[in-house]
Amino acid sequence: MSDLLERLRGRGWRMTAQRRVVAEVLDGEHVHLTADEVLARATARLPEISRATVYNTLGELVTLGEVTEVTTDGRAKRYDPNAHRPHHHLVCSRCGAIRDVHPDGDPLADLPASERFGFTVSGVEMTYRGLCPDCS
Amino acid sequence: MSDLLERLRGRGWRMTAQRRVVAEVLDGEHVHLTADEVLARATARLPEISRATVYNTLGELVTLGEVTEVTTDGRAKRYDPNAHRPHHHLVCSRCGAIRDVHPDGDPLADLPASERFGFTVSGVEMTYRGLCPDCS
DNA sequence: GTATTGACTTGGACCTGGTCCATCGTAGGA
DNA sequence: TCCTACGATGGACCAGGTCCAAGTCAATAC
Repeated sequence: MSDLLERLRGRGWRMTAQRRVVAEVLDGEHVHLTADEVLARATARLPEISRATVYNTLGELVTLGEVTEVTTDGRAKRYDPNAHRPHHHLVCSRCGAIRDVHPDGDPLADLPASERFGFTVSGVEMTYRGLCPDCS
Repeated sequence: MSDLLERLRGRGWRMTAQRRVVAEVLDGEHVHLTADEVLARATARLPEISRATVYNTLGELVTLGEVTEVTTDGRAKRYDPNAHRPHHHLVCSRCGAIRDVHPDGDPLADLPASERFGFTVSGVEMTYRGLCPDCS
């Protein structure tokens, strides 16, 4: 994720300890943390970081397209740093575990014009539901 | 939706004025109301109905499989009475308008075993995003 | 190296959506 | 018509998130 820090700097982002820590916490594959989890992990590294800053920073990362928001349960939003590789999600209905998945085909092409109702369709999110190995 | 009332009675549901009003408010196609909107419309017909009752009743309808919960924006859940005809949703990114849509193909079949990570996959939700005619 | 300044951070108040619970009311069976 | 268990009520409470005035500091200019 150090290339993320580079990209952000290149965009004129003012680099602060808080922002660096939030970006570092989001590093990795299959990371889908809630804002509170990000706060907890960030606090472990930088105890005086505030909740508002975590929310601000996450919001900026989303606006910049570096991170996507995922809502799988109507409760806390989750933040997915894997924004440059399009993918969908597979969620365990029991324990909430989340995996990134890459289905075959192009779901956008599967929506015929007659089902678009004049909308300009730009994207699609798919959430597969099921039971993970531990829960089934 | 009077057949809904019949089905509920058949399942031993105790019929009260409040439950009847909530069920009636959810009648129709392309209805995607938030709990607060349901409460507002129910209050118009039955002024003394309480918020807790609306939440309770919506929860029961969901449990019974008569209504599905839809979360399109991480804010308020929406309640979709069109639960017996499987479908997905098309959402305007600007104004939040929602349409039911029926894409071609079978998205479940598009998730190969190698992308299932041992999950027992049982369903999928698709949310198409775009701009509605009024907003584009 | 220092001064400057506007962007960033802070903590606490506040908001929205939702849940819980003790108490009261009533649908529907006997 | 009476009884009673199930349902309704409203107000407290909770989680997740946003807002704001005041203080802090990264980056630029010198």
